[in-house]
Amino acid sequence: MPNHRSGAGDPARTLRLLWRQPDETPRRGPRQGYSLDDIVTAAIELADTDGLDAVTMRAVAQAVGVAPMTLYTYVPGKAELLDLMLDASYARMPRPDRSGEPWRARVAALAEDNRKLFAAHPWAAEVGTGRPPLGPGLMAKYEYELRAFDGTGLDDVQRDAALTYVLDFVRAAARAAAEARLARRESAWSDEQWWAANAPLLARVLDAQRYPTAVRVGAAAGAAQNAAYSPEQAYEFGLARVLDGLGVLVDGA
Amino acid sequence: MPNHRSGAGDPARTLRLLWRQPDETPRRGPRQGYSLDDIVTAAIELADTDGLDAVTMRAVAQAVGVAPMTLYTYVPGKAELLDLMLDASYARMPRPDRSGEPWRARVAALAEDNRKLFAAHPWAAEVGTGRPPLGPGLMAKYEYELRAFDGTGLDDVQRDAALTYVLDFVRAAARAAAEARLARRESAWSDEQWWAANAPLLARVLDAQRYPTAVRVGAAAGAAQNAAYSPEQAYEFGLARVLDGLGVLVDGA
DNA sequence: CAGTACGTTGTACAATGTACGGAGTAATTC
DNA sequence: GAATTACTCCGTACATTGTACAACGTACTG
Repeated sequence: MPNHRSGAGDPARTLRLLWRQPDETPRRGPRQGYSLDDIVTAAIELADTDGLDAVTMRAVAQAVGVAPMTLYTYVPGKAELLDLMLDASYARMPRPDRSGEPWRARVAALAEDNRKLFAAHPWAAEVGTGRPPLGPGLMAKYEYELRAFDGTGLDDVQRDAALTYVLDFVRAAARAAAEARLARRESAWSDEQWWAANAPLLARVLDAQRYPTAVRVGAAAGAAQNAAYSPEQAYEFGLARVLDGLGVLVDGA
Repeated sequence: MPNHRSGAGDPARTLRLLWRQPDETPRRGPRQGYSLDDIVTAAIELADTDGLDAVTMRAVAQAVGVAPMTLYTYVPGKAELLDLMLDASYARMPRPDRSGEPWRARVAALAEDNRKLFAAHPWAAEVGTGRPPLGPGLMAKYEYELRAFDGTGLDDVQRDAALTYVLDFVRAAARAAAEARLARRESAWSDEQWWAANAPLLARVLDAQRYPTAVRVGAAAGAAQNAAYSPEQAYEFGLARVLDGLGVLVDGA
């Protein structure tokens, strides 16, 4: 399991699972003791509480209450399970009617909805979606989010590109936040310990002659963020820029 | 090795390695047969040609010509090796003088430089940098790239945020491109096969009554990109938006 | 009742990072 | 010079992962 990706395996089988289309041939043998949703729900709970790395086939199986290999009668493999987890999370997102608001507010809300998704399910930002799971959750999400650009005058191609742009931004911000969190948790060195251990060498090596701008700006940014990097502030700054950039496209330069 | 991250281990030791500061106590025993740069270079070559997943300690050791465990006398662990690879790649980036050009051209060039970095070293976009490798390469890069915002009137905090914004965008685009490439390579299903296998079910399930906008926009976008997703076009669209968004900040609304 | 396809599971394997300890070597110390 | 020490190099071993395979039991079909 080199990386966490999605969309391997027989695509038709995956699609049938996503849309919960059972095989039409009558099933012989014993009934399955659990449902696909049981598996997916257990996996999502595991990922929410302990992170994506905790989602091993053995752990999911134990959470459900079956032997590891039993999972393979519900799901072709781990990649498909990730697809199903992602699509289920998409399906559960709230989709209030915002047709009365101006487009800028709608797009900001779109970003916020996705930020909340990644806040509730940090693992969702990590799953690579080279080929996204074309399930009912993603379709409902796509349909809903495209509407945020109603009334902007963008054509269909621009509309898709604009949505992709916003979503990619939020996802990148969520990834950065997750990485920062992970670094803190896993390293066994707190930020203070880290700086205390590094300060002597850094002081010797980062002379302001050689890196004048970097030292000055880095100090100012570090002071403003109370850390070397603040995911929240990066998100806020970035979102304002994203909206401004789309504004130029929409309102004309 | 759950994920590819960087910055674990004793930070002071890592920093000494990054800046090539040898232990000051005189070394006893046999001299090392290779240099740290030999290890790092071999690892980078491996990653460039076969991807980050091919960078196993065993494979790097074989490329260098030593036993796997020998690497641990050069490097504390794999995480530190990734840090060193990343910093070395940063150090090798070109940094031409662009002080004569307007800021927009300089920022566009900055993005392009990073796009080329990720084109040459796709693995660099995958390495998580929760705590970035504070080595000479990153410092030189940071110093140089901050200069792209000279003359914009941004204060130091804004300048750092703007640079982070641009770099995160390029990195996200590179990741998306890498994911798309990986999906194609690993899945053993070509895009045509994938669509052929999925088309029947998709046609049944994606009715235009339920997903009117999605079906229409998806079709238009797919036709315009000759695929469900085009990393290049997403990059071009996004970069224009990034520059416009920064333009609003710089020139005032 | 016989046959067949399916659910469940124990065992097993390959790949990974790296801990551990042994063997050899060179600098330091007596 | 001899003993000690610290270091390089490396063979072995272990835990963890996804999942292939085959055995065994079960419920539906004929």
